[in-house]
Amino acid sequence: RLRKWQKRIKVSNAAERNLSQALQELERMASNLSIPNDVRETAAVIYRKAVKQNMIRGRSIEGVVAGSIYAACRITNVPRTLDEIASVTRVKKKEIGRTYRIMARYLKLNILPSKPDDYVNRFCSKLRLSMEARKRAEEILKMAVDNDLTSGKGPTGVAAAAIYIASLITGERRTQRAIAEVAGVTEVTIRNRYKELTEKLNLTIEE
Amino acid sequence: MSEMEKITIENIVASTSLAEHLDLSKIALALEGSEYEPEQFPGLIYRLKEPKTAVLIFRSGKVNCTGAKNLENVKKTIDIIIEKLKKASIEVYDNPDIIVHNIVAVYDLESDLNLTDIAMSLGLENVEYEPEQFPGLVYRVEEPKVVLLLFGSGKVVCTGAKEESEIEQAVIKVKKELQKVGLI
DNA sequence: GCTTTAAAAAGTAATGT
DNA sequence: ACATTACTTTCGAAAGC
Repeated sequence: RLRKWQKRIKVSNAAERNLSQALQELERMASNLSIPNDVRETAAVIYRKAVKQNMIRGRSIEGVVAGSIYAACRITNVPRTLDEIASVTRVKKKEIGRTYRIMARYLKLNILPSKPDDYVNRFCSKLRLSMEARKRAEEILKMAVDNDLTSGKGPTGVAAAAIYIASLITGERRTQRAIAEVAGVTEVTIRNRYKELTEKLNLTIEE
Repeated sequence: MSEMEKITIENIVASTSLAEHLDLSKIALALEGSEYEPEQFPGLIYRLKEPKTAVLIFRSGKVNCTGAKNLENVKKTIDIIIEKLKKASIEVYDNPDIIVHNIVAVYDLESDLNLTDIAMSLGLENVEYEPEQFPGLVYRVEEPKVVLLLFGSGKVVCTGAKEESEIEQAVIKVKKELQKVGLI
């Protein structure tokens, strides 16, 4: 009987230790990514749900924390890329993506697929582009979605191309290299999306 | 059998048993070009050029065959392995039962798909669509129990089926579900 | 869970000329 | 700027770590 109590206390201690450790990790990663408090709280709620469902078995605390942050960013419609999340952890991007997908299903998070315009504000801020440029980029993206030009394409690549076009239109030109850097895609991808958007939407860079 | 002809089988995974025990080191010498590195993987790897398949042979006598596009080639592959082992004075069974475990096939819905709309219509609980990670939408069908990968082009990959009929059932099923919600 | 095999889909990435 | 190769996802069996 005494043994049983000791065991319960031990398990409880271990669980508490792991939880506080996880929440510290969450704060560290979130700080490095400049993630706002409400999103951190959402991530913490998701992490606790994962713990309650015994989802840490066979997975690392760090991986689940990373997945929770990725999910929280998606839920609040301000997605970070897997590369960004991976940059503040030792967990590989592939593993974070796998963990996130398992959490989304198992915890029934019902998260909608990310869209290109979810990235516009963040990318444009990093590029120090005007509100006018952001507005232009969003207009282009609406046209792209309405014309079914985004199925299967990476949202960040499509967003990057739209921002590139918008920067040309407003005369605040940013190089493909600079945009590729903040969007985490290659210049080749921006060129491919740029070609498709300008051709299929008949966009002209005058005005 | 209406959709069957439009389904292209790309790969079949099957297994059989050729003996109670096999000496893989001996077989490695008998089969030219085979790879056997027990430290890396317990099975011996052997590739055939015709039919173009790959075989994994284990010391338990179990054998896996992958890469065949039809059942005839699976049988042909196993028969070739049996003949080669016999010529090397290695005793093996004659007509072992072959079990198909997985069939991978491609089908074409011949219509562009809006994967985001499909994800919401089929239900986010039943579907996985993460364009940042993979361009295809993953749809786990429960009956028949197979997995479909839907692409924006309308091409569909089916995997997990053990019989060709399951592929046809699954394909007809998604087609009807997509027609019902007007996304095809 | 991982390791190895084969194969398709379409997008993106890394190298090479 | 192109092309080629490679990797992402799904599936299953095998024996062993």
